[in-house]
Amino acid sequence: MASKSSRGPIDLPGFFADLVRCETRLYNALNDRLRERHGIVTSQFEFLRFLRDHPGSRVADLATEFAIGIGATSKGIDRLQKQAWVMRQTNPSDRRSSLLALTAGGLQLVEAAEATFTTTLAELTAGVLGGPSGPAAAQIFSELRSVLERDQIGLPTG
Amino acid sequence: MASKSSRGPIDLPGFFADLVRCETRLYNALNDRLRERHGIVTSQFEFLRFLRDHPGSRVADLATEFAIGIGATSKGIDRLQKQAWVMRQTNPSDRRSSLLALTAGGLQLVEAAEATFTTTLAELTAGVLGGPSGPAAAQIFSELRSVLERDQIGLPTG
DNA sequence: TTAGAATATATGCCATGGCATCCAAGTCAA
DNA sequence: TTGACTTGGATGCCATGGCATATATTCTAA
Repeated sequence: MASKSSRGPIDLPGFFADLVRCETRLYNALNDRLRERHGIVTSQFEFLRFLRDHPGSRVADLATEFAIGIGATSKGIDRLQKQAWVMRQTNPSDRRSSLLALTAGGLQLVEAAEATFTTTLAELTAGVLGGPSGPAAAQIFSELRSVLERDQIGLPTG
Repeated sequence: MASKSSRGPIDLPGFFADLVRCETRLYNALNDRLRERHGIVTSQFEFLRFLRDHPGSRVADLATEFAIGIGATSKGIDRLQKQAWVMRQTNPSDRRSSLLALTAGGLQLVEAAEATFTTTLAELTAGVLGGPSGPAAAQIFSELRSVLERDQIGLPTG
């Protein structure tokens, strides 16, 4: 479990293992709740939330945000569109791409799902992340994310 | 990017987003390196490392450790066995299960891959995680992992 | 203007994981 | 012992993502 309250440099592989294990379990648990209550999974909630907060985004913008492939993003939007939660509108200034936006139903869904998401996450983590070191950890991941995005680390090909 | 150096309670959804984005990009980047240098991906490295450190584990033990399904684990072991990196030995005390262990080739591979893994991770994160808040973050995820495992949060069905 | 390069994304094939199901083996009562 | 139940894991079907490719636009330079 890579605990050891060491001084000195971090055990990076151990930290990474803990991180991935936490992320996997939280993601699974959030999937269960969101599926049960709203019929979507976490990745779909994240797409919908991003489109709510960035209307008019293109497929490539989502792909960059989530560090997944363009093809996968296109297919993900297909599925949301099939449920009438998202609309593709031809981009008037570049007809190769579409501008994406939520429908009224999509907006309603994301608002409801966000409540579930936030509540569930708080239930699962508040005991630990609510502690005194929480803000430091949040700050670290915010910085790490900025660095990884700046250097374009870990972007898939397609 | 959910930065905001706030006092007060954490913005949990923002923190979670940063976390997942970091994990995705690090995992992708590690995949690239490990594939290029050793012909495996990160999930396979993690299987091999776990078996090196826990020889005699069963399929179910791996599934629990990684919070993935039994079926997926079984198939993952199939693939490693096909490459002659892992052996299944019938469990003498319960013939429904097998005891898993690395072959000599598997051990050699995991040692080499571990060097790549550790180095790459350090390259990608040391600037941020090497800072003063690094140990606090490591401690938090170690604790969170313990809690999630204790409460069996986010274990898939199969 | 127009041929060639570049760009945005849609689509097809393959690999992998979840979940349901199946089978072998172990456990427990009666 | 034996029949019901449980457990470990292998397998099949489906959904999703990566990567390669195809197609439609747009851009660029002669």
